[in-house]
Amino acid sequence: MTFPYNGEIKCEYNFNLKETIESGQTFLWNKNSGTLFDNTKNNTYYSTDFIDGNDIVFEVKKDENMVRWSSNYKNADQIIKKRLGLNHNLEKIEEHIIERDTENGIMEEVINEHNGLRIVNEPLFPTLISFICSTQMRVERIHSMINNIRNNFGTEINIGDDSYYSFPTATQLQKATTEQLKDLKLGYRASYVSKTSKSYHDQTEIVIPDDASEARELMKDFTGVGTKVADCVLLYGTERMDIVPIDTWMDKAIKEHYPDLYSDSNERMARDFEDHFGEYSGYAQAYLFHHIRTNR
DNA sequence: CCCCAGGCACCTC
DNA sequence: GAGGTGCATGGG
Repeated sequence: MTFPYNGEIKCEYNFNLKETIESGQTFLWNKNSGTLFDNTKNNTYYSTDFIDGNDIVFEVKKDENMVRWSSNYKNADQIIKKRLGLNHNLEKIEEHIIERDTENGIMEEVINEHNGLRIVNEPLFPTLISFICSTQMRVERIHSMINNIRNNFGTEINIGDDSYYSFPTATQLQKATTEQLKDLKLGYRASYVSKTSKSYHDQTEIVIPDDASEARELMKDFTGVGTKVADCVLLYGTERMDIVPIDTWMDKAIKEHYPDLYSDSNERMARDFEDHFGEYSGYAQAYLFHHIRTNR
């Protein structure tokens, strides 16, 4: 325990830390596996954030119905609660989704199957860059691209003998050249990340409109952001729960389980799914996505 | 060798 | 606005 601050967060309802972090919603956490001689870090996850001009780092572990945390930031519990969806009233959300399910729908089944999976609320810029990198790429590999960016352009944070790297701010990342980013195995996404970092840095303040379609248009102004990436950034990076990103997995899932909502147009399918499940449709998407991705 | 991965930019029409 | 292509990289 080399972190100066520790604490615990009581989970008011179901919470599955592993599925929340590892289900492809976020690529901003890393897992500690522990060693034969030091098992204290086994199954802990850590991430970083940029709060009031400071780089902070925190480590979390699930223990019974508690989340235990350690950090170099005193009020890390508030950040962790927000980022892992622990502020959400999941019981109410589940009821809401099941009530609205179709006759042959599988919402109750997939909610039970992935009990405690929550929608994350990650910081905007890292989420934007993560999902620009996510196109035509397997979930597992997106993680390594993000860690490459972190380790090469982030700030080193030293806690005792351990060192962590923060995800770079737009100001830090806009200094990276396309060639440098290509060396991090970003492929054709390197130029998108470069352009978006520069334009994000150039904006003094980013205000996300409440209206979903206006918010989408704002996100799509960034290079490398189309319909699907915009929807992911809004759902996982702006504290919304009413957005439904459609990718190849969701396409498959809706075709199979919600044929009445199916369309050849992803744009139309997303809006129809959102209209059907309402204000928590992003959650309906999360359970369905995870179900179809893990059952193959 | 081929195909595909949480798609997008760019180009035609 | 609908419909095609090229795109980096690694794994099956």
